Amino acid sequence: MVRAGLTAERLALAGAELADEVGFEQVTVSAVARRFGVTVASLYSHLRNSQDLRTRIALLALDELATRAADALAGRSGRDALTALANVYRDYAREHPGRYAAAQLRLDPATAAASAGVRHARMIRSILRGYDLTEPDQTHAVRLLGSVFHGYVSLELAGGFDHSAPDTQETWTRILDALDALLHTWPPPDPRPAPPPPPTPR
Amino acid sequence: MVRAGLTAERLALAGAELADEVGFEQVTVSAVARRFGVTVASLYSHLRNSQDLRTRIALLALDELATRAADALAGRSGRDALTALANVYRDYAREHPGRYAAAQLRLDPATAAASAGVRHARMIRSILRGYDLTEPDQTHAVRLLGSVFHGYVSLELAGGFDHSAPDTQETWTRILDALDALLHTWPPPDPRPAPPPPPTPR
DNA sequence: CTAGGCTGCCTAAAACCTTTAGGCAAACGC
DNA sequence: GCGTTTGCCTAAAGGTTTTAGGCAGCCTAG
Repeated sequence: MVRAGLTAERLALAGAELADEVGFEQVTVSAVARRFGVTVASLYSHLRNSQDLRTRIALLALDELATRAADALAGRSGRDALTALANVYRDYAREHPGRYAAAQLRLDPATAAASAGVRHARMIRSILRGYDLTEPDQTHAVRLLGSVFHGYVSLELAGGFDHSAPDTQETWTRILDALDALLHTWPPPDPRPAPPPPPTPR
Repeated sequence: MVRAGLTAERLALAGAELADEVGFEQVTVSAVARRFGVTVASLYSHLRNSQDLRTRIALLALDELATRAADALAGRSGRDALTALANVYRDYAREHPGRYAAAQLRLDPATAAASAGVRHARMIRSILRGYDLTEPDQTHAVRLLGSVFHGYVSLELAGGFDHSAPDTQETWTRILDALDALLHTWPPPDPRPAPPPPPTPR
């Protein structure tokens, strides 16, 4: 009986490949076992359960993405850094849609805190050093950038922009132009009376 | 034998409630059957399969969301319309996280075209009538607004903003301020040489 | 170099979800 | 009232998840 040499890391990597091929939703402990030519039960020596597998794939994706982002940011600042980072996210999602989906998995707080997610937040913040923002505006801007990057990439990947006319590449470029301009002239709070608070769910 | 009075619509509604309670991922044909006190097989007279159930929940959510959005937009324009629409998305996601997640389900093109998704696109575009944008900038702006709304709401819901300091309500308001300002002064294309095209996946 | 133990993958089995096929009884139309 | 349609049922097969227990390959010690 030849041993397959399974490890949690190898399983996560195989799961990531599978996710890119058939979608993160379809990644299952059984499917990964099949890919290794091994019975399902064998995987449970390496994984606590199927959520554990999904979590490991998510962590792998977050880490890969952070590494690419760090590489892209090296030596750049201001608008160059902004577009470089934005393109890392977009390109990664196009090359590895399954892994990108995995990176959106909701992690429990402890796992999230130990993940590469915090590196992502720091990198977005580092971009803002090229603009003249102080706290708390810097945090607002970090959240805006995160929202635009994630929102755009998700919608584009989901085919949300397929119907209408202009090329998505053109839109992407113009959005980055707009963000750059916005960060240069970050507006002060609007002086009008605060709107009534939103209906908070009970 | 008392009939339960199942219809596809009722099943979708029950599925939506279930999604809000336990998460869209956990919504299963079996769970919905259980909720009606009925055997699983009975549901297959009303649903083609489990994907059909999920799709119906997604369509229900998209429709509810579009109705709320239309109500909120009535009689408003410019910045008021912008914040009203944005708050509809955010509030809906907070009140109905499961349905909001369902609304992100990837639909096949035909279903998507017949869904309330197109109403959403039209409403975002209607907001831009309050600003001075012409095509193709209007489409770019529609995509930016969609990205920010969806991206922010997703990240907030996923707990992505839980760690850092400023209140998310404050950030949300300031982001809407910033978008309003940006739409008033939508920048022309950056004249610098176009970046090399992104590595397109083969 | 061989004996022991550890580890890795196995078989077996229970629980649950999905989906199809076929049956019986309630509801509806005439 | 009678027949047809329809709605929910039982039965069953196939897939995924997870646990328990076993056997053999590999590593280490003597």
